[in-house]
Amino acid sequence: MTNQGEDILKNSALSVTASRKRILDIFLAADNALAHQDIETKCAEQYDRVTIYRTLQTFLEKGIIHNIPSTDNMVRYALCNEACITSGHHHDNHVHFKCDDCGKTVCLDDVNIPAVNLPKGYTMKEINMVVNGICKSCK
Amino acid sequence: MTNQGEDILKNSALSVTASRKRILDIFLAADNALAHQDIETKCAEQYDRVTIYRTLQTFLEKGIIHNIPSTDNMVRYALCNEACITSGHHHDNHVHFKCDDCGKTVCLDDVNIPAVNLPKGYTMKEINMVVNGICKSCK
DNA sequence: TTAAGAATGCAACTTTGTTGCAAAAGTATT
DNA sequence: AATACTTTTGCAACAAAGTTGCATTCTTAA
Ligand SMILES: [Mn+2]
Ligand SMILES: [Mn+2]
Ligand SMILES: [Zn+2]
Ligand SMILES: [Zn+2]
Repeated sequence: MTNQGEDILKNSALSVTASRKRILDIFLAADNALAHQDIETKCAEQYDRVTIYRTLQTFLEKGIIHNIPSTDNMVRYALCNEACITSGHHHDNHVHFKCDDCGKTVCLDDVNIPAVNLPKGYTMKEINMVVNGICKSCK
Repeated sequence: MTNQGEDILKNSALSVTASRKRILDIFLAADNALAHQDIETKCAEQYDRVTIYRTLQTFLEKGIIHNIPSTDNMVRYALCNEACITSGHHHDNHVHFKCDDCGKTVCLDDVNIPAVNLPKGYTMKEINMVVNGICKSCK
């Protein structure tokens, strides 16, 4: 009987602590991307706000989670797939969707970001695509 | 001798005030997208922080500026083209580029966001694409 | 078991964003 | 040009978000 969160931490060469396991479990149980605030709501009585900030930062750097840009000053985070975790850097080239109705942001893992041609002189490192609209639960 | 900012305000049925003209001038003079903070730096001694927040909000609603999502909790704003201003809603379907070196975010007005197919049940309202990398000034 | 290193909690602080309200400025009308 | 009406602004007070240093606690590996 092995714990999925614990495995992820070990594979990323991170020490296994209660707060990290808890935060990973929250992500593993979530069906949508989470803002710092969401996580705080779920475990503020257990763990300090600062710890949550630092944990998210660590997870980002290790390729355990990726962040999703937004115009509402609420960066959201979602678990990466195996490829990011094992390679230690990000391969998240899928589209994200934010529902204007329920407010949830989800990874559309099967929808790849289409290629785009930049003007001469620009070099692409990362690309993000976020679509707003109505999700399938809200339509 | 007519003032460009003043024209924009009148066309948007906004009253012409000193702070609005000043903030529009800042945008008109800028070659990159601006965060609230950038604007505050340029005119905090003249105008109150709250006024800047409210002005940006008003400009957004009127289709004078559009906002650009980010993962750094610094939403940036840029002037819209004529189409948004005259129609009163947004038609900004161009790609944005944020340089990892100089930190500047720019509108790539000539680069259209490519079409993307969403899974069944999702309806698209808006779409945003932000590319990170090295800009032509920094390469 | 222990020693070294890493992570956490706490406090204090800075920055960012919001709200209500009175004063000031802008607009339309006479 | 003066007026009345409406909108915008500045200020104050506040709430929320994010950062930093440091002492304590926890993890890990020897
Ligand atoms: Mn994702
Ligand atoms: Mn733009
Ligand atoms: Zn929804
Ligand atoms: Zn650059």
